[in-house]
Amino acid sequence: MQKDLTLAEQTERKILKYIAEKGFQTGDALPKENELSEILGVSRVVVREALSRLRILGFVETRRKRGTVLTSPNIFYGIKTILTSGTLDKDALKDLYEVRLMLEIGMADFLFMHREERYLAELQKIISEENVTTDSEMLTRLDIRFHSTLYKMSGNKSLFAFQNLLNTLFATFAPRRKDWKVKQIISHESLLEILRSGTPDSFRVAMRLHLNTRFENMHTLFLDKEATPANPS
Amino acid sequence: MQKDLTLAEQTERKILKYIAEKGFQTGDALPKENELSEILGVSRVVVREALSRLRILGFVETRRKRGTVLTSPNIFYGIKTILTSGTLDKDALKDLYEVRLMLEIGMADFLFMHREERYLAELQKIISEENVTTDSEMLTRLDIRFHSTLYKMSGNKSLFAFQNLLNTLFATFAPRRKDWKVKQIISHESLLEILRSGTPDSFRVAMRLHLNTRFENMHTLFLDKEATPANPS
DNA sequence: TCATTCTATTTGTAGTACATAATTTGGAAA
DNA sequence: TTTCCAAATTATGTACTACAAATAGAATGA
Repeated sequence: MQKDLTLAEQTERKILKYIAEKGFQTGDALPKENELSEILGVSRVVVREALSRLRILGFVETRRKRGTVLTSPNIFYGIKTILTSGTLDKDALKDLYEVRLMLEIGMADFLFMHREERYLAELQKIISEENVTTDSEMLTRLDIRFHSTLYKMSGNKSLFAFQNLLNTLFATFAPRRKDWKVKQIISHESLLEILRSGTPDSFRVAMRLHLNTRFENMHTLFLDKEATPANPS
Repeated sequence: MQKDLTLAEQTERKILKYIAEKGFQTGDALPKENELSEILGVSRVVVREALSRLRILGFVETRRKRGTVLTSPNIFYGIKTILTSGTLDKDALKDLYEVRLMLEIGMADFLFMHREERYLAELQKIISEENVTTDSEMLTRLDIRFHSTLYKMSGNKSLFAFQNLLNTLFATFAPRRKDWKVKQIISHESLLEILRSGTPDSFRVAMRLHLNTRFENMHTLFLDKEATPANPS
C-alpha cells in the first residue's frame, strides 16, 4: 500500500470500497457525514474532503438535509473543469485536437453499425440548410452540427459527451480559416452518400480527405513552437 | 452566475482565475493556504477543499512545507480514479472499449508523421520475441506492448496516458479468448511492413482487419444485456 | 567543506460551534 | 377531514482554533 497518500485520499478510497461492499446502487443515499466519520474513524473534515473529491468525479451528489446520494460517475465530469479552466497548455490542446481527428476517422465502423434512417435524415437536413446558406458563421455552426450528429450516430454516449466538451473548447480556441469551406475536398454530401451505400473503409478514406483542412490547420495552430500564435488576427 | 455552487466550488474557480490572471506557469508555487484564505476572503477549510479538488484534477500538487505548486493538468488523472474504482457500469465499459478501437484505427496518420526508426526497431523486436514464444500469457503481454508502442509512436502524450489506463482496466475486465492469436487475419508483422512502406490509408485497412477479433469479442462481452457475464471463467 | 542537528514554516488532522437550507411535523383555519 | 402555513428538526456548509507532522533551510559542529 502507498502510505504517502493523504488521509483524505485514503478515506476517498475507503468510501468507494464501502460503497462497493455494501452494494449501493445509483440513487442510494450514503450515510451522513457524521456517521461516515465514525464508521471510518476520521474527522468530519476529512470525510468532507473525500466526499468533495468524489463529487468532482461525479460519483456522488450532495444536497442539504437530503444527504449524499450516489450518481453514476461520468468520466468527463472532471475533464470539463480542466478544459474550461483555460490553463491547458498548447501541447495538451494539440493532443486533444489530434484525438478528435483520430476519433472521427476511426468511428466509421460504429457509424455503419448504427446506420438508422433518423440519423441519415438529420444529416440530410443539415446539408440542405448548408446549400441555401452563405453566412460564414452559420456554415460553421452547421458544420459542427453535422459532425456532432455523427458522434451521436456512433451510439457511444461517453464519446458524444466528450465531443460536446471539445466543441466548446475549440470554438473559442481554434478559430477557422476563412476559406475552410471552399478548400474542402470531400463534401458533407459525399460523406452522407458513402454512409448510405459505402463501406466503413471507403468512409474512412473519405473522412480523412474531408478533414484534410483540419490536418493542415493543425500545423499552423500548434507546430510553431517559437512563434506566439496566441491571438491570430 | 450560478449561485447554487458551494463556496468551495466557487473558490476552486477563483483560484483557477487567479492562476490565469497572475500568469502562473507550471512549476510555480501558489500562495500558501493561509494567504489564499485571506486573498479570497474565505476560511482555510474552504481553500483546502478547493485545492483538494484541483489536486484530484491534477492541477496542483501539494507537499508539506513546500506549499502548493502548479502541475500541468493531466486530463486522465481524474479518470483513473473512476476506472479503478470498479463502479463503472457495462455501458461505460463498452464505450471505452469502442473508443480504443476507434483510436487505434484512427491514429494511422499520426503514426506515419512520427515514423522514427527507434519505434520501428522496437516493434520489430517485439515481433521477434513473439516468434520464439509459445506461452499464451507471454504472447498477450507482447501484444499489449506492440499496441502500446504504437500509442507512444503517435506522439500524443495524453493519448499514451489514456491507453495505459485502459490496459489496466481491460486486463482485469475483458479476458481474451484462448484462440485470439490464431484467428488474427493480419499479423503484427504485416502491420510493421505497412508502417515501413505503406500509407495511412492502407494501414487503417490493415489495422481494422487486425482488430477484427476485438470487434467480434466486443459483441460477446457487452451485447448480452440479459446475461450476467461479470465473472466469466 | 561537509555532515548533522535545530528551527521555523507550511500543510495535514481534529474538534467545536454556528449558519443555512430543506424536510417534516404540527397546529390552526376552512 | 383536508389544506395550508409556520415552526422544529436535521444534515450539510462555513468558520475558527489548536495541534501534529513533515521538511526546507539555517545554524552548528567536526
